Amino acid sequence: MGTLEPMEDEVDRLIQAWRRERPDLDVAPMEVLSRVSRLARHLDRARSQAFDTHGLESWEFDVLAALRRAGTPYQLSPGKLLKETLVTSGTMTNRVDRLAARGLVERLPDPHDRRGVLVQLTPAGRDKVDAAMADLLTHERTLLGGLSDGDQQKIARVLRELVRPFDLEKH
Amino acid sequence: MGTLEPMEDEVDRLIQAWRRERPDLDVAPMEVLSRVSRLARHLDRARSQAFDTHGLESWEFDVLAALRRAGTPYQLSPGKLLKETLVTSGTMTNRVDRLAARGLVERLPDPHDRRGVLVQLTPAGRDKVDAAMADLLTHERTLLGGLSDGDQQKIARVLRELVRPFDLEKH
DNA sequence: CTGATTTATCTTGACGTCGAGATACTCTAA
DNA sequence: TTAGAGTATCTCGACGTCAAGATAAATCAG
Repeated sequence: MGTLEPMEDEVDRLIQAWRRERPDLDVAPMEVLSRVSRLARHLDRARSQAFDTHGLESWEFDVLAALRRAGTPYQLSPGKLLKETLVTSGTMTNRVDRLAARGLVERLPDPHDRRGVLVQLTPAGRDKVDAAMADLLTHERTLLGGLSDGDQQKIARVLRELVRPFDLEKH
Repeated sequence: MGTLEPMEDEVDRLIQAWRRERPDLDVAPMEVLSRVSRLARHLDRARSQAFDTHGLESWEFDVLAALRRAGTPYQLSPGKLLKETLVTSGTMTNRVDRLAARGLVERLPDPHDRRGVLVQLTPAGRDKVDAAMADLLTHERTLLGGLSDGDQQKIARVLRELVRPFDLEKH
């Protein structure tokens, strides 16, 4: 019955250590969730590297990408932006300040609400985010290279199920 | 052939927007990797909440857990600790300072290397991390509740494959 | 032994984020 | 019309992290 055992990774080491120290605990959830956390960490680093080429920081890309996704005229309020990027309002003010200083976005007064502001992508900002996005996807395709299409779909479905409760709770 | 379509999540929205704006790009990698990143973010928040009960911050748990996993006498050098927790040396100095101030760890001189230090869990630190770990796992089991054992094993295997290249590259 | 290199830890300053609160404007309903 | 509640954005101080550099001790080559 030769089950082909996959090679060990750091999480296997981690789990082994916990089982030794706390045999009373069921550490099975770590098999999935610790790997998700660690992989996300590595992905962040990889993203940063990919963006380096374009002189972009990850946080800059996050904002520019949200504007780019919105479609012409590439405008969103700071409020919408912080919902898209999951940061607080103070953070977004700061981000927009710096992106504007770099000439990648502009702040325009909202014509319909004098409290409001619209953040708009400049042509330079659009070019940067388009180039960075293409590179990011190329790089990510490499990372997924080893996975069959079937496995990718399977894991995407499972991850969707895991994320959904969180997406729902914030209403 | 009634394929049961899973409900949409935020990443589906994201992907749809990119396909509309950039039909020239193959955004399939996001199906997996964006979900990994977002799930990890949500997991971080959930972890923080679970630790709140014990008056612990996530970063505190990370250090205490590394020491706890090491087994009696629950000692590790700052160097080993920063390899375990993936932070820089300055960060670890700061963390140990604050944990020592709270009485959860102690700094001892390394008897074999006068440059060195050993960070040791106090009994109070051990109690805290043991209680927090048990709660964390209970909570994580809930999050995974909807998944069959088979799905959990499948996804764990796939994630291990995705993480391995990163685990290897840092030698 | 001696000088050069490496290793282990700590120090410092800059940075990005958060959370609480301030300010200005809009909306609702009496 | 107006008081009060709600909303949009910005300000500010505290915090944790990082990167670069400082210090001190160990190790290695000659």
